[in-house]
Amino acid sequence: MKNHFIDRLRTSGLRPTKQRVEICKILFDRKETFHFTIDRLKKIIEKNTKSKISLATVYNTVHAFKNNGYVKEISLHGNKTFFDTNSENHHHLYDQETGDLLDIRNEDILLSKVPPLPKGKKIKKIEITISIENNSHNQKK
Amino acid sequence: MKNHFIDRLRTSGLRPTKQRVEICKILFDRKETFHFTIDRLKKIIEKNTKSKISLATVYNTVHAFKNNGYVKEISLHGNKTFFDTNSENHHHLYDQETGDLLDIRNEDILLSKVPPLPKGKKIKKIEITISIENNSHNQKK
DNA sequence: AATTAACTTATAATGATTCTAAAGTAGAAG
DNA sequence: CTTCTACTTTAGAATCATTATAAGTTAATT
Ligand SMILES: [Mn+2]
Ligand SMILES: [Mn+2]
Ligand SMILES: [Zn+2]
Ligand SMILES: [Zn+2]
Repeated sequence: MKNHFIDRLRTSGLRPTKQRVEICKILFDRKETFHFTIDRLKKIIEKNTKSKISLATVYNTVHAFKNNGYVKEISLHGNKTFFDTNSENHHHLYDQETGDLLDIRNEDILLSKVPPLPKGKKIKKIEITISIENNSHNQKK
Repeated sequence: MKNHFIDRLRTSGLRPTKQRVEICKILFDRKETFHFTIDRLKKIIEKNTKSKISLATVYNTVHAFKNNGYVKEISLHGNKTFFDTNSENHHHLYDQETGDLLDIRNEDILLSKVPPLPKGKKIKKIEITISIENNSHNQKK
């Protein structure tokens, strides 16, 4: 239900405006993780509502959610920033050819040895990206 | 010796000009991996040679080396692109506070389980980034 | 309804990267 | 050594993502 969204907005210090609730619907009203760029999110909103939304509002809202842990930024090559509605620590399969980005389930990956850390430092976050491509690439003849 | 550079330039399809040889000296005339951004590389060259180099030349040359496998691009959050003179498949320790980026030796890390891949796909590359921070962060009271 | 801080928006500014086109140079050929 | 030409360098413009600005709009409180 919609109160769910309002909570996320309120705890992020944001008033539930029409625009923000639309953003929430796209981001959080789904079962699966959603991986997105700002500009794709903007397009989806405008298609859904048949009206314009300001780019600044999309940036501001997504950043507020990021700062409050409801979305996270993903490190990938390429010009635009990708965000992820799964803000848990998790990893990705990335297909550069198609642009597909899939969550890896925690039970499907295991990092069993980590390097020694510099004195006085501790691990903050681990990000693993497995890039994939078609079997047909660089095939032996 | 310098012939080493010339080879890398030639096999990248580039004439060994004064500017390109300078870039090579900075990138390849060292024992350790070098992690850099375009604009830091440009500054280093200009300090070393006490003369200007065009930004376009730096971009063009680094991209040529990237396309020929002599440097690779690293996926990190942040506005600028990082490159790496270690073009082998390897992983990184990253300290966002200081900007330090360290190679992880292959024997110091082990990914012992990888997820099933989509039909018809194979692994192209695996990138692991371990972000670190000071022990003092978020300490229990 | 009145008040006000928060908000949305169009637009400008910024910063990284890429493009352009004119002037300079490496290397081949004579 | 000189000429020729394709390749290269360069300054500046263009592009594109992102951030800042500031003027009008709205949510929330009284
Ligand atoms: Mn890139
Ligand atoms: Mn970022
Ligand atoms: Zn994800
Ligand atoms: Zn490295």
